Amino acid sequence: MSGLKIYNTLTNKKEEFKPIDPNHVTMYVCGPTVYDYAHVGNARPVVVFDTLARLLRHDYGALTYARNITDIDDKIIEAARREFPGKSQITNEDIKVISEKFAKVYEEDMAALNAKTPTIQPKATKNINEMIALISDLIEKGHAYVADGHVLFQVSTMKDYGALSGRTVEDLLAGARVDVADYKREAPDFVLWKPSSDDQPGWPSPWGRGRPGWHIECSAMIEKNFGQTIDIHGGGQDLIFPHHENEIAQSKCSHGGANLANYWMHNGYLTVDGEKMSKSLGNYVTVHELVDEFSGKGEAIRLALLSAQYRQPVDFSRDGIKQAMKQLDRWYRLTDGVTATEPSDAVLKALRDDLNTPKAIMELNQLAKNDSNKGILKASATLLGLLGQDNWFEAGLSEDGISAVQIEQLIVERAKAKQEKDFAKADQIRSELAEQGITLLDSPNGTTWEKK
RNA sequence: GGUGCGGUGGCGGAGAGGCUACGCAGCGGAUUGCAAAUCCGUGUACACCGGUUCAAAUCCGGUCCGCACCUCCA
Repeated sequence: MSGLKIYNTLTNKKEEFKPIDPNHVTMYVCGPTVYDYAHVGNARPVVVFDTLARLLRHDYGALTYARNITDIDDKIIEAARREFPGKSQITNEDIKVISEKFAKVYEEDMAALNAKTPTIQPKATKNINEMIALISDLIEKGHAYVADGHVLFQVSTMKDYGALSGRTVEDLLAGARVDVADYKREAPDFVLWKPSSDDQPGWPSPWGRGRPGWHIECSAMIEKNFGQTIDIHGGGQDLIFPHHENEIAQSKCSHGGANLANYWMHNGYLTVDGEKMSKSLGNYVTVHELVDEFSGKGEAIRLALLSAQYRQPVDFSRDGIKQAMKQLDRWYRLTDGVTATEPSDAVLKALRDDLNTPKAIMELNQLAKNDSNKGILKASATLLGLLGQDNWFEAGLSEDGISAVQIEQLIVERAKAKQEKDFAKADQIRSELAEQGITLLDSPNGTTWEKK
């Protein structure tokens, strides 16, 4: 019994978390469509749910955390067309080249943010049969129909469709404003399976060669890995409708009304000047370039993302990352060589209150005020995925820049100059190092250095 | 139009009826050959207008502003 409270999108309320199995929590978070580099906005759910995963493991012991990889999607097909401009047909193998490349980049970038690899990372193309089985079941149960090579889910067959996003079937039927594809019976119907032309990748199915719709993979993979109901389902707020709504429709209608997830959690957006960071707006920065820009210190990006509570928007700024960096510098200086003990109750309490990371950070600062709390500070920070790097101040040294040995030599030289009261030379060495981002710290016990 | 989320000190950001977090920056001081780091001190802010209350940034009503989603768009 940990007292964890979670804001549930399903009820729009903060609720006490009660796992189905108190000794083993299940969580599924929507992962990337692997067709390009992930931007910082895409990284927010990763960091948020990684933090939640750390808390759940601490509080409940066992956690199975799944994050899917969407490796079949029209965007991937487009990317493959750009990759192979001469090819008239894009095959299943071609899109694999794209998806495997970006799945690998994604994993590396998220690791740079100190996000642990989820327990399982199911791929859509490895679960085609499961999806076909689920679609067939929905057709049998009268919730889906075949039309013009497509299989569509008929939204009006589900009475409580729209419960997650606060919509009603009536409103959706009435509010149709976009051109409705002529193979649809009703405007809100969505695709479960769509036909592939000869130049598109595809898989055989009872409805002809085709590929899955966007939402079906999550339903199928949750069923396969967890059964009918999981504890927590997470993702960005932009997934509430239609993606998660449709996942619920598919799974509930196939499972006789059983909940797909008992708790739905959605993180707010990363914004740039108040607007959502997105590919289409072009106002994005990739994690890849940002990690590079901040000398591999991804933890600073992570802390910047955790500086606001996860449901609030976070405005992206390099200044925010720099602030986070300073914060980490201070904590790292304090906990150098310290062994983590047990996390503090205050930090745990903050995190258990719907993952109140800003409050948790405040509590970390309180711990930092007292030397006797160093071990607790380190253990508590680990819950947030912070203070995990061994040589924080040396991490920024690049291979083509100055080496640690060279720095040490210059420090010795400067110590000699200082002894001889040649302060001009001493200062010159210090400013030369400063130009390379090396800050020297003199103390009674000698001089140490930090790479910024 | 519908639905949802917001507007807090120079900045970031919690809190949610009285005890006015925390961080960054700034300012003053200690320390230092000079710095850095560290330590001490220093800031009564909660969009606007009404109302309730002994007491409101927190509750109620209204207004203004911003953002997001509304079916293939992570």
